[in-house]
Amino acid sequence: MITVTLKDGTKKEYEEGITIQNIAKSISQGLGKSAICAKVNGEITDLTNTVDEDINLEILTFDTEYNEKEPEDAFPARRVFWHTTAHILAQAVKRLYPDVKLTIGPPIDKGFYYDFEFQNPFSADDLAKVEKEMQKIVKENLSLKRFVLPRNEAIELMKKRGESYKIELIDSLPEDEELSFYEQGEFIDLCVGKHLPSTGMVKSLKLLSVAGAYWRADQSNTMLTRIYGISYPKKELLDAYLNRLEEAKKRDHRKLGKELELFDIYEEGPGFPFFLPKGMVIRNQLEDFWRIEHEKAGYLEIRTPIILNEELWKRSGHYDHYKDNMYSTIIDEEIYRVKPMNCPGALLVYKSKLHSYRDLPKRVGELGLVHRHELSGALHGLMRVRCFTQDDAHIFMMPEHIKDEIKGVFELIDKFYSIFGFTYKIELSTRPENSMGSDEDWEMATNSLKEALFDMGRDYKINEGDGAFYGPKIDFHLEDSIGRTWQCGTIQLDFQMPERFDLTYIGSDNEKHRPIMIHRVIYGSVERFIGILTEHFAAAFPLWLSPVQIKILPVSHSSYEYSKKISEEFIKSGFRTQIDIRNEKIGFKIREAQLSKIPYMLIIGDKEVEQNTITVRSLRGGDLGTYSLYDFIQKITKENTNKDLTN
RNA sequence: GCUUAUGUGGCUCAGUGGUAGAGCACUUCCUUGGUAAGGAAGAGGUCGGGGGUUCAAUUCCCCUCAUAAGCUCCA
Repeated sequence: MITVTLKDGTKKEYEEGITIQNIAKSISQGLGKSAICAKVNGEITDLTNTVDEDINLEILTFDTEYNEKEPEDAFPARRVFWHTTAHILAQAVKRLYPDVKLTIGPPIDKGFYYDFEFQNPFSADDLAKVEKEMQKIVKENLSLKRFVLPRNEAIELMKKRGESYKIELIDSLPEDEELSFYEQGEFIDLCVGKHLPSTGMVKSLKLLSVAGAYWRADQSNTMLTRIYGISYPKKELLDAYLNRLEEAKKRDHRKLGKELELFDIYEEGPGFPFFLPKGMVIRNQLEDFWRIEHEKAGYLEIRTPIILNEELWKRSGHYDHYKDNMYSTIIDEEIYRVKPMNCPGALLVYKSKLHSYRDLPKRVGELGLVHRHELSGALHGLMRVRCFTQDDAHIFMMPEHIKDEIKGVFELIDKFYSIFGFTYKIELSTRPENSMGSDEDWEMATNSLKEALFDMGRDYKINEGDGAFYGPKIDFHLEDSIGRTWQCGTIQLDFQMPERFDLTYIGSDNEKHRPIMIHRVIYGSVERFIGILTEHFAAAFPLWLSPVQIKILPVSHSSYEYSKKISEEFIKSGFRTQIDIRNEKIGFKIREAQLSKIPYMLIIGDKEVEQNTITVRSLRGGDLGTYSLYDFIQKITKENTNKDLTN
């Protein structure tokens, strides 16, 4: 007999050799039925595994949640569920197109994909056919069996099946790695697992899209066909998911930006957004706020030119490392480059005079317009454009300033992001392949960032090889409406540029020393930040950002005069106010104001004229009742200046 | 840039090998109406661009541009 200790501490005895599935069934009918996999002594395990010794056991269902650091481990059972669905997908594809080659098919954050090499093009219309075949496989309720082969037999098996990519995978695995396979019906796949005991558990599935993906994520390799899908143990869950996806799409900043006339991108300028009057209000508010907060934090502001001589870009290293992304022009027969970054300009400013150690750290900000030639396929609304404004700043300092300055930037980031209720993820990006400087410099810089993160007790993920060419960086990532993350803020530590530009300061020893530099942005790109904001608020911006804050809606002709008077009062008090004197019914005017996401509507009819009051309707709260003009101005002035989001 | 889609009046979309339709928006008129669409009439498009097939192309084919999802790359 063996003893099984459950998560709640209870112990049970079983015969040796019992499967975990059977244990699950014996524990509770309901739990046993929805069991997907298990944690045996903390390790994810297939339910088909047998138990021969005493264990700690936790049965995992689709909804078992872990709050682990890596989001991909939050729902371990889902990943097992989706992984098996990926195998079902591969099996269906193999049945319909036998000469297709398998590559890899993992679960992802939401669902799964499988990459295939098709001999003939696979079109989106074929998805329905594959989906049908998958449903057949589910109905067949094939059981999944795991088996292990020695290396030579594994290669032999894959050779026989013509799976050349799998052989490549086996070859790349370390010698001592166990080669496990999962088998369901006629389908066999090289796979570490884990998997469901049978295909019948995948009650409801949907293939979502077809896309290309490079083999091993390398642009020089074959482009494979990637099929994305999602699956659930219940149809209602799938429907709910698809519903949520639809809802999220309604918050797409590209759609809202156009509908609400905030910004637009035309065919004549791919990646070059136009800001419309209402979008400009938001921009200006963000920039005003930025200036006020940065002045408080001891920053100076400069503005440097957009076009500068190519010689400068050669000196900074941008020419060598970033040439393909830079636009250029010719002035008086010399090549000039459009700036992709603001730092060289800031360096020239620093160099224009001598600096004493007493003046450091020196924080110099710039709302700098940069242009970068991004690949056409990478463009994405305001999130990824070819011309954008970075809320940049460069901090020139001595080594002993590093920690405090990083901390200071963190404080600013926290202040800015918390106002909008953003939660962010931190990544530390390390040295990329194509970079400049010595290993020692990079190590020192990377360690400084790590230490700062450690001191502040921040969790972060390491993003290998994703740093800037001149230094490592801490990135702050924000989510869009459908959960894609975009890098916004960043803090980069740079030992290279000061060297390249021979920056100096005079130390207390009266000698010249080399300063260290931080490049940092808070919004990241004002454009991208507005994109994120738009999706976050579904364009119902907080009062201080709203393009139109108050819309006055006269009920009829008889209240026009009074409405105009009220309107002037609000404008005088500094509120962005509009009046709707169209010959329309009040219901219609309310509907339009509501759809334009205007925070406050003032309904003005005979009653208000008579009593010298206003009736207020808020976007979210509906009818707020009657106010005196004075009281209401007091109320919203407070809301406006506190940047209060609670309303 | 690559893979797969898409591209019809300002917007959202229908449609067809014989030179186009709806709703909203727009203009004019009627309606003066109290918390999410009052009514009527009218104007507006050489169907992304170029080429080809055809007696005839918005519809079929090729090229190109833009957009979307994903890959690669990045703020």
